[in-house]
Amino acid sequence: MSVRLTAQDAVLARLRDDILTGVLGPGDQLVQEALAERYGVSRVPLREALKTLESEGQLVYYPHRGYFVVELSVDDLREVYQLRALLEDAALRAAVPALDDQDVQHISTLSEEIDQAAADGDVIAMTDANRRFHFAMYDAAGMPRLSRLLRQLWEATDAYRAIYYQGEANRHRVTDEHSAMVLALRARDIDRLVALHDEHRTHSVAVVEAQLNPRDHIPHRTYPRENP
Amino acid sequence: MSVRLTAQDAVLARLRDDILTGVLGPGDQLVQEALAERYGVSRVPLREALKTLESEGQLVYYPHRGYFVVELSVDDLREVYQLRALLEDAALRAAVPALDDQDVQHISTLSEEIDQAAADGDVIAMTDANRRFHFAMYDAAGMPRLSRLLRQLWEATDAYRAIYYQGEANRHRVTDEHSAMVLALRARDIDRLVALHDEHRTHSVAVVEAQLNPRDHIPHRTYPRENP
DNA sequence: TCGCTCCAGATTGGATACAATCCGTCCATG
DNA sequence: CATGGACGGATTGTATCCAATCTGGAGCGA
Repeated sequence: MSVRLTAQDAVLARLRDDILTGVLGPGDQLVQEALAERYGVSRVPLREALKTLESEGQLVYYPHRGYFVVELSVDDLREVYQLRALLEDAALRAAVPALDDQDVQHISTLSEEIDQAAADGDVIAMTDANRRFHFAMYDAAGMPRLSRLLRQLWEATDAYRAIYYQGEANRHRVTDEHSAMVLALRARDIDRLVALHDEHRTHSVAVVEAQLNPRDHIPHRTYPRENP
Repeated sequence: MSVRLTAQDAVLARLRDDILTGVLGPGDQLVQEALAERYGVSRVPLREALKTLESEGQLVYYPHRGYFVVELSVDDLREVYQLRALLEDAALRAAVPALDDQDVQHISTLSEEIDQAAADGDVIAMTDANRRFHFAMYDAAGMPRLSRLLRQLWEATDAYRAIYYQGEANRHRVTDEHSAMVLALRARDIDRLVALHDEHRTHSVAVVEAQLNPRDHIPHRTYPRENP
């Protein structure tokens, strides 16, 4: 019975958290020896976790120089959200007809979980609940590959999402927008749901974009050069 | 100057070839010791390459049991092509206005490369040229994330594409369809290009789908069980 | 025959050790 | 003062070794 996680999976989870919370910020080099010690493992499983994050697009890798947390340009960010719009719309339109009342109820419960985490001020829990809320809808489309692509796109901006839930105003708007979406779901109003969802996404990209420019982040070691 | 490839990159390339050519077929377990010896490296860089292929969706991984070449169901295959349709249409529509005459000429040249490889009967070269032809168009959209997602979707079915180019009839149709697409490109007729491209994709999925069912493949060791 | 437990071999997971490469610095040279 | 080249520490890349886990079959009993 494999209740015991492998070291690489444990490390992967911790890396995701550290990127999400900003412990590892955009541009930072991930020095393997230091990280391995920090997580209490050797470099071998760490490197496999890094490789996973690289192919998800959260890290960039330069042979013989190492892994760095990606630095998104404004263009990158807009592209990610443009692709999300395309794919999330498709997912929702496929999902809604497949949802029964119990599914909708479950999604509603997840929405309340977010509010609870928000009240507790637990940013990690909130991000996590938020993701479960949205993916409960996307996954209902019954298209696992689509869900997978959407997870990647979401994770690609994790490094910049940390600050989003700090603001009180943002948290309230999120709550309201989610409630409206649940109502549209109950009514099985696909067009309205998609419209609300698009608006919701647009709000969040605006906030993240504002965070993007005025950064004077000091990298851990060196900025990666262009491909030599 | 890093002309020298790292072992993991070399192994990754060889793994892709072996999957593409069917040396490693759907359902096969990738026994690390054997593969490492085959490629002349140790298991460490091999495992990193395997991890990359796993997160691209070409392999599945069960902790303590190993990596297996994915076995696509008909539903999986249809989903991949449905997603490709969505994303490729978007890519083409963004790309065409950005193409100048020189770009179109380049794409036309790539089309001839495919024909040349087909004449030589070199399946690997043909697949490679075909991919460069299509991605010359997709990449022109100037959306690197989109290109990346499309690469993943293409690679996801590599294990089943090997047989496609064996048939003489398929090869001729591919040539004709590509020529028609180049003509539409020269005329900057976006709608026509997208339509031709959709048709082209539909043909190929039909052929692959036919390959999918009547399989009596003998796996290398054991079929992976469902998630325990 | 069927189902169960336990053991041995096979295979994967991870730690350590060492080799290859990179990068900043110092110094010589023009 | 600028430039280039060589050295050394830091970091990454890979091989080897051992531990942990799984698989399949032998043996046994119902």
